[in-house]
Amino acid sequence: MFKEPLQKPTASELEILRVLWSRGPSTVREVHEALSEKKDLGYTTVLKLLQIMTAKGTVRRDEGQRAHVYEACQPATETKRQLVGDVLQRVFEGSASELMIHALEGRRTSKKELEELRCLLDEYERRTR
Amino acid sequence: MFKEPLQKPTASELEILRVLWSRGPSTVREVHEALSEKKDLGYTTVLKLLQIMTAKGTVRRDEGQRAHVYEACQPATETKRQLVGDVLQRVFEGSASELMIHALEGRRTSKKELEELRCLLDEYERRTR
DNA sequence: TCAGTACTACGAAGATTTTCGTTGACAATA
DNA sequence: TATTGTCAACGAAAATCTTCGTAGTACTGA
Repeated sequence: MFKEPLQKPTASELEILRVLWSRGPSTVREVHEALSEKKDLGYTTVLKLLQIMTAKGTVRRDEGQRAHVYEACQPATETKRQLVGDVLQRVFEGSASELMIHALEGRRTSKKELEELRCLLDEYERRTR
Repeated sequence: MFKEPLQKPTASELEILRVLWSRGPSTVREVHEALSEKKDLGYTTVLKLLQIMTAKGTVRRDEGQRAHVYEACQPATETKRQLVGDVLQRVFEGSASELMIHALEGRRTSKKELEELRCLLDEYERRTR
């Protein structure tokens, strides 16, 4: 019997994960400070969230120091894949093209980004041939 | 003062919207039957959801007949754009390429779909030049 | 040693979402 | 007309998610 890490993070959990992804292993204080830049959250709110995420197996923590150090269990890529996969299914019935259309429509996309997207396709095609 | 239609649908609301998008204007019974194929939901659950969505302005209804007929207020495209835009921001900091990478990674993408994606980019580029 | 500070643990209130049961209106029909 | 079936309205339980207050513990410097 083992914990499945297959549930998608909630909105707040994702915000925390993003901090952990960019900062690497961090204490509650550090996460709280990072989040404070954007929104106004209490310290214990962040702490509680991290405790919940620990229970869920979303993050693990090192209790070696007094201030525990938290770290995401899954690599960012894995979780992002899961999140986009979820939308892909729930909204676009699995069609990547449909997803792309709506992603592009909603915004102005730079020449550079289009370039990048083309490269991606080439890359992907090369890799899976 | 007016109702903003700018809040994103919840998971269940989306399921209902999908039915309305594919069937067009429908009664509660029809929506319920469509959803029953996939999951087991009570009739009144669907009714309640539709009532809530009416209150939110997500759907409107024609009360002309005894069985009210519901219809999405926003075109599917608009809502999908909004949903993907949300993920784009919350998960990928607005980078369409990042989104694409993870969308492709999570699955096997057919030759045909890659083709389609390329067309999309051409299309988009042509249109915004 | 004592006061102050930095932390964790716990519980719980609030908000939001999801799901139904019940009731009463209305209609079709036996 | 009495019975049965269809439907909307309403309220409310249950499940999640979000947010914090309070309490207690450990460390730190005067």
